[in-house]
Amino acid sequence: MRGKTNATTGLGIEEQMNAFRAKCHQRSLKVTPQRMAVYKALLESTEHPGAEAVFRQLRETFPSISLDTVNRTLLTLNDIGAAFVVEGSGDAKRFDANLKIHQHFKCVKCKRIIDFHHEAFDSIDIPENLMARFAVLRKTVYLEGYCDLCKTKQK
Amino acid sequence: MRGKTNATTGLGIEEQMNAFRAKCHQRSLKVTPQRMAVYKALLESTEHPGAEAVFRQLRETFPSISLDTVNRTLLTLNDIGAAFVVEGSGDAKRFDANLKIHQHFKCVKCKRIIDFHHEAFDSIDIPENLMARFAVLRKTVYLEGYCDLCKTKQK
DNA sequence: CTCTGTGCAAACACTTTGCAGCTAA
DNA sequence: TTAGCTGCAAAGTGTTTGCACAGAG
Repeated sequence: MRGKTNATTGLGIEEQMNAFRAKCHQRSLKVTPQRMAVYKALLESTEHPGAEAVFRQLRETFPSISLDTVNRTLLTLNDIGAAFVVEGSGDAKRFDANLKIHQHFKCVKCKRIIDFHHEAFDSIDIPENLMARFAVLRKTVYLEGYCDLCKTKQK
Repeated sequence: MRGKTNATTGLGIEEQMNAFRAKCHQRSLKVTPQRMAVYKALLESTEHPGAEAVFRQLRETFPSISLDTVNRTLLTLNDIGAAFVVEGSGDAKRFDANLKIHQHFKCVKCKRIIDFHHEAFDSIDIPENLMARFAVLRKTVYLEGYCDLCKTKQK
């Protein structure tokens, strides 16, 4: 357990920052103080923060940063695969009156949500330590990708 | 296969409407034409529509209905358990820089998202017919409920 | 008759876009 | 030097709230 080790990857923050720097160079994205600060803040957080939260936190040590930059940077991180948008968050509310157990596949391109049903997914077991800790109301298997209509012409 | 049978429940639309009417009475919610129309529209849709979409569709046969009513009604449906908000959608975008495989539990009350990791969930198999039809980029098990802090004082 | 539900308008929260000046490479 | 980045301001999208009237019970 040498230095600051991140439970999520086993890598220290420094190593992750370096990897990120490399990734930026690769894609010819500039290594700006703002970009580094946003990434670092996200790495250090375990709360799955939104733009606003990252902004507020960052502002303390980097008063000149703007919310727009944070927003844009987070989207960039998502684009290059250095982070991702937590499933389902972000778009408008959508509703479902189908109360039977089923699962959802969401197309990242056209945003369609397609129901499917796979018996094996109905019966997945929630581990005991979670059952003890939380009151679980719903469990779903959630898939994302390109749907049949979008997958040919991807991106 | 008598009459209009809904693939999701095996019940006809009429029966579901009746069940809904009963549920309204139970909770002393008024059975208004708008409320019935919204519920029916949602029942008949397989697209997991948002408020806007339900509104547009409804407007054709019910020109005086307002978007606010649709919005409020959909939330009511969610409250009484006649429908639900598709997982996670609706709030602001949230980000995660943890690239290791893991799963999320979201507290419906305080909105915290808590990472957990359960080996069995990493290896769930996507059925072949889905693999053939879609290009799956991400698969997750997503849990919702009350977290340890909220579950005591629920509601 | 009463009290909830509806429609309208305004307020909000979050995100996106256009642009001029700044800065990493 | 120059392409990409940042900060600001404005516009856009989706949701929520307050209020007066209408209509279900």
